[in-house]
Amino acid sequence: MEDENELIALRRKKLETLRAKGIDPFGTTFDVSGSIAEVRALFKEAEIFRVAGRITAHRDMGKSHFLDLRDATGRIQIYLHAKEVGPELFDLFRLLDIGDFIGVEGTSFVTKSGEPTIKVQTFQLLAKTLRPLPEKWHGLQDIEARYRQRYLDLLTNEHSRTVFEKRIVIIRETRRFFEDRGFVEVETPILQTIAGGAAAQPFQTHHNALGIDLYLRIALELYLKRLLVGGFNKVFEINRNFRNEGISRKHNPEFTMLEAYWAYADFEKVANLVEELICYLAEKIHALDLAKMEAGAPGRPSVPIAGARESSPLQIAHRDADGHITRTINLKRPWRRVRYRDLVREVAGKDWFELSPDQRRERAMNEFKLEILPQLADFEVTQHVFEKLIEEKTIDPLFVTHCPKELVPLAKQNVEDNSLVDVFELVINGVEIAPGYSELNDPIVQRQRLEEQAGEEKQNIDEEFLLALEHGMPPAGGVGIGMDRLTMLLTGAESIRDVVLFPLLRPRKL
RNA sequence: GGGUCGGUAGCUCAAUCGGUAGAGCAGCGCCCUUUUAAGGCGUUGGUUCCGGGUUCGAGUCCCGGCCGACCCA
Repeated sequence: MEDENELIALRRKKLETLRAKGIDPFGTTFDVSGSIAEVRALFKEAEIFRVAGRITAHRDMGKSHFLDLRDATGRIQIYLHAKEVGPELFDLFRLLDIGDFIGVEGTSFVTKSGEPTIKVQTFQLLAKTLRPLPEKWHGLQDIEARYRQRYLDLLTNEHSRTVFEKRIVIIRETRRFFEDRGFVEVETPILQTIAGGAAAQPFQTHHNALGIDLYLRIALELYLKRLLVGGFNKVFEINRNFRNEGISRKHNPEFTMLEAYWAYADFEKVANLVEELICYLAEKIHALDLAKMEAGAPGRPSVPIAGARESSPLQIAHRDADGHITRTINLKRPWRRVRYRDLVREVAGKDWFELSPDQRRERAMNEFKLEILPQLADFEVTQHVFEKLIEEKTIDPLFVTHCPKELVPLAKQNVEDNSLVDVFELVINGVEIAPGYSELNDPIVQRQRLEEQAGEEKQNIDEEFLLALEHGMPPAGGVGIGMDRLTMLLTGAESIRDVVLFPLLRPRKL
């Protein structure tokens, strides 16, 4: 190390001293009575406990010392007294730093102030740390550092830890929800020769042995539908998609998608299922908040926990940095369902669809002050109005149904008006959370629609998918849910980077 | 890609008009046998993101770059 600061130099020196004493600074296996939360739950006075974790605080009283030991489940206080452990162990103790992992065996007791504590009889060093941890009170605040060194964020910021615990619950409970309803989870290719199922730029790679270019998938859809052809009635997949596009508060190049397909259902049955799923997840998240609050959340209380008791599970409060509620999303069912054109008429004028394309364009630009690029097609002008004047302003759940068919080439056309498709777009909190369709299973129409969409780029049409459809796909309802955005919604996160453990950042020079 | 804002000790943050770079935490030394953001006394620690420029003098002003946040496309 070239320009090592004194804090690191000192820790390295302690490391060498430990080695000289014949102690392995990086430890070995240690049997524990349980995780720290489990030990706290089992806690009774005057019993022997073995507990391991990282030292996160040290209160030095001279001959007696109080330490905080932490793991991801919680915090427990350790008491160490020079006489109790003897001179040899006390010397070893003096070589410890905040951040080190230790394993402790000792007797439980409760202090004057009522804190459950383990009085150390013996302990082992399990891992020495060479760098100091961020400050104990404020934690790691630097946004960039929190993303690049997420481990430090998780270690020091209770709120961040809670968000990721919630993400874990959301993914797990989503699996459970679908499995409980007879859906089976499958895995389909990430490496694809044609990246189909959506309109997005794919990442490109190359397979050396086959000598072919491959793409990382942008959607799950076309393979899951092949499984409907293959006789699966209810399938789902939760996994990563990749889109080689911009990075923003709402976009990470890799993101987690759920797609589910349900034979013999349609978009309305799927809409009911999605309502049920999201309310189910909101209740599980609320239960987690309550459980944390009951357990007396160790460390600083996180903001969402503070408001958990008085809030209903279906009222999702989003807060600013100071903990003030900025808005509340009401998930109470039934959710509003409105046709796309009716919504557009509400905001853009009853006559919107009677205007000429040029008049629509003019109204969008002059009356609504929207930027309309000249190359936008007529339906895209309306879609732009929809996004700016409806989608972005919608907070409570809204199913937008019967969209124009140009927007959704993989959905079934409406029998009464075949310029529309039988679909919904679920919008919550200003973003599109989930599209759902009555799936198009007519191979002839599907070919036409894909050709219209592809334009000149016919090589992008997945012929293998069309071949599968020709063998017969049952009518089905399907849905895709962006799990990252759903997690943002349910945790109150304002950025996708706050719900993705390791968001993509430009590499820095170390 | 464009605009706005930001980058100061390991961490959290100060630094007035351009005038000796500071504090708290952490660390180090000493005191204290129930502390809990422990306390008390003392103390170490800086490529002010990088490179130029203006100036007697730059953390501060100007230009270029790097990284990030937000907004727009």
